[in-house]
Amino acid sequence: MMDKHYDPKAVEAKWYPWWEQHGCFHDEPASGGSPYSVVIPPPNVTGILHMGHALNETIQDVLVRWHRMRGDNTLWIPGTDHAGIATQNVVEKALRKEGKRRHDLGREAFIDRVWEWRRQYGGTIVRQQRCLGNSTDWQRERFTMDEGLSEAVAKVFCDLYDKGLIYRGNYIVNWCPRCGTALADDEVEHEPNEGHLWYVRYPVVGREGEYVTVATTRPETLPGDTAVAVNPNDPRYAHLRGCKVLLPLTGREIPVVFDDYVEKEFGTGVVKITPAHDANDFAVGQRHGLEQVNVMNDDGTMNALSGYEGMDRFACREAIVEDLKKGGYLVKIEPYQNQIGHCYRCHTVVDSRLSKQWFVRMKPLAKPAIEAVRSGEVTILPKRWESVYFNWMENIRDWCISRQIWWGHRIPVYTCACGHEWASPTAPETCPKCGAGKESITQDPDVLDTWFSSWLWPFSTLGWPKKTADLDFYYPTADLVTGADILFFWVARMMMAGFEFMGKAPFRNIILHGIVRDAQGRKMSKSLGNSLDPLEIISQYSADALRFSLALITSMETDTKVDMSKFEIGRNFGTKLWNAARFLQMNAEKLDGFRFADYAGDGLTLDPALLHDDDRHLLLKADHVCAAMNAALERYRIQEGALAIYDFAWTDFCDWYLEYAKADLNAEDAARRRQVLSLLADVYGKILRLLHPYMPFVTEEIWHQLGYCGEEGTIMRAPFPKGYSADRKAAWGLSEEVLTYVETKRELITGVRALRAEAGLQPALAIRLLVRAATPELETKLRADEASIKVAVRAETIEFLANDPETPMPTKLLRAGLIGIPLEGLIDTKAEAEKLDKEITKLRGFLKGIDAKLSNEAFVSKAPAAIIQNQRDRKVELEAQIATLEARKAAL
RNA sequence: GGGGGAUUAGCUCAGUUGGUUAGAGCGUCUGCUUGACAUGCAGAAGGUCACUGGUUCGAGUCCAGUAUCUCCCACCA
Repeated sequence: MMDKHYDPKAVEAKWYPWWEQHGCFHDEPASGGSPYSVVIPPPNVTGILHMGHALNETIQDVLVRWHRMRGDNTLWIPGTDHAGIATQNVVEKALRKEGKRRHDLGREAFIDRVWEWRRQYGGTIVRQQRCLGNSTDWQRERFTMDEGLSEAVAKVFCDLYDKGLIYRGNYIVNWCPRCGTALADDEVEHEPNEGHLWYVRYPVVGREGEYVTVATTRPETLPGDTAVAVNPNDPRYAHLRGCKVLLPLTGREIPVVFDDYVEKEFGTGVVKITPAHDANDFAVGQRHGLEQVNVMNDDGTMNALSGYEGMDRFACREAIVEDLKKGGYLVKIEPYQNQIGHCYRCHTVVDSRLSKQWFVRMKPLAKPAIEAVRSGEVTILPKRWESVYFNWMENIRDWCISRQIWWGHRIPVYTCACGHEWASPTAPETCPKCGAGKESITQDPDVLDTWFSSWLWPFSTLGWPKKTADLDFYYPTADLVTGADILFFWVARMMMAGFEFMGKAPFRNIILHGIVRDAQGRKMSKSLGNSLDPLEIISQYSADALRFSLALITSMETDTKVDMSKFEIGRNFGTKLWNAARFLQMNAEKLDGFRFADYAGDGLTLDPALLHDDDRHLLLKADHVCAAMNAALERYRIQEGALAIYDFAWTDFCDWYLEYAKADLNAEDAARRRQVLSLLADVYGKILRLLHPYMPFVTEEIWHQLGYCGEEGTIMRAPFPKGYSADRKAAWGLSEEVLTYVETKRELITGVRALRAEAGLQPALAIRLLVRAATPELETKLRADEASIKVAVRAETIEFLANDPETPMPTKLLRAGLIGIPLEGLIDTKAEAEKLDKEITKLRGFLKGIDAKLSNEAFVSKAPAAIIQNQRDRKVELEAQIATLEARKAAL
């Protein structure tokens, strides 16, 4: 017998290892079925599970489990990303506790240390992912620094290098002084900053008493100025052509240059030009052949050229402002809001600085990736992201891929003492040009951006550059599910890599979902302390609850706001299912030889002679929900699917049908009993299978507990329900009329219950129910259903009357007709009359609206016939209802 | 500066190609320890679908504008 209470902790701890050990997550190219493959967005190896993962992986697992149950040959590849800067930061932090820095260890020892860290702690997130229930194929788990993936990285680099798509150059890059490395443009986060504009006078050389005033937000870069610039069409400064100005504090003379880049309206119309510390200034410098003076060190302190050597850049800013003031150069200070860039890893303010780095030429790579989305070969959902994608791709800039850190794929470029430089996937023994040996060859010290390995993920994980059976069978992958926040970092680059190296798009569909926010709609972050921990939710509510609740509240179009109480939805639903299962089990035990295993597939047989309309209604709704789930998932409408099964299982199955079935399950008629139970077993089995992608644990547990499968079976590989065949639906008499009738009947039951509640009748009190059915046909049907109605509304008798009841009593007008409950003694005629008046007024309002439409010639001539007929029918119905109510009122 | 999104019940959100009386969960109120389930059951209250205009026989749904809130991109020092 099933336990009274469901214990998700024990159940989840049991099934996950069982699935893994039984190879339930594993298919082979030869396993049969058409391929359905997905790669997980690899979390950082330093990461811990957060709500973003929970949402992202729930969506994927729903899709993956659904496809697997549909018989597809399914592969979901898990793995982690070596996360260069993040991981190096973690290990450096640990080292600092020992009072050491990475340079104290040296490169090799440090890298060993990182690997050691990875062995010890790098498994955290993949262990946590298992708690979610992800059906990822752990036999194929990958890490971006694995041998195979590293080989892919080296090959890709060399190919691009040899094609001339990788180049090295001196450009302005984003420099994080804390991490000591260059960052790509999209690794910089811009945030509004309450800063200042300092207005500084630069004396014009050779014109005593004449100045130009520049406005700057970064006075500390002043020692690096090599010009001031004005707009060529600015009459205020036209006379300065050919002039020089004196750079304050330094005594250096720098030219005035004329460049369109300068906005006349901004500040004073004069800009200081610091080509080594600003991208725009760099460009201006290029155009005018200006000197580039870098005034800072790698760690954000000032260097010897600045004249403030060793001073921190922000301290230097103050010092320079102070010195400018003293020297009489400072004109004024204005508060000024601008955007300043921060390192996405450590949030340090980044410096723009001149630096020699490796870049990938992106324009040629972008072309096929743009074309594929434009042609529909690859679709992006929601569709609106397409324009964002195009916009970025069409204005793509070269990708700075070198990082001045140690943890990562070392750049495979070698230089010989002879001056020859080349790229090689393996460490060369000799120089291909002069033949010199290893001792003359040096490798580039930098490593590659982490994304330079993750952009290969969809095929490197399948074995590329080796030609493997996996690669052949599972590439291209089917769906890529990720947050829109890494559309550029990752998705767009994977598209480019897919075309460049595989000649094919890496996936057919890109599914972008929103991010998880807190109850106030704020991003979850460590600093705000508003993060919810998925593991805490799992421990409190279960993984199924986490998954189902997320699925139910997440729309693909928008971000998702969550708080702990949201997970009660999933927990309660799990409990509901559990209790329904207990009910079925209790009843099955009373029937000899009843086996749920007979209902694990689509083999239900029924004797139509024993079927009731409520049975047919349930079967119809079950059929609908099967179709709805498949349709929803085909369109990636995860939420819609969750809602459909939730509503069906709870409302149709439990609230209505189980209650209805109780009478028959306790009745004498053994054949009927058996049929009702088989129907319940069939539909409940469908519910479990439909729900399994969302709630894998509880569905598997019940599947076994009820005995839908043997000990070695699993719901994971049970067929996903498609609904009943047309033949059977016809044989069982499933029709829209049945649907309408049962709904009418239910409205009647609800109506009676409402009447009872309004009249304040004790629940235990059995009533006399009067029904004047809307049509004779309906009356016949209701008479046949009398027993079940009596139970549902606790009526002792039901009297079907041809005429309106004359006695004053609470009544209600429904689709089914007029109902009333005669009460001994008191009836508040005044309240009853008011209720009737209110109802009549409401109906007249509707009638007026319909009359207006029907007398509108435009409506009658232009609206479709069905709509018009509908309105006519409705009018007749309304008129009859109003007449009935008025008769009631008169009788009071 | 450019682009996107949101605005529907007290709260969080559904609402497919325009078509009867706009739905759900939570919360609120009322009554129920009824033989699966109080993590529950039955019932109720609660909405001028942000605003203005337009298209249409008909608009929560399509179009334009306004307001508020958001996100992304961007080199005005």
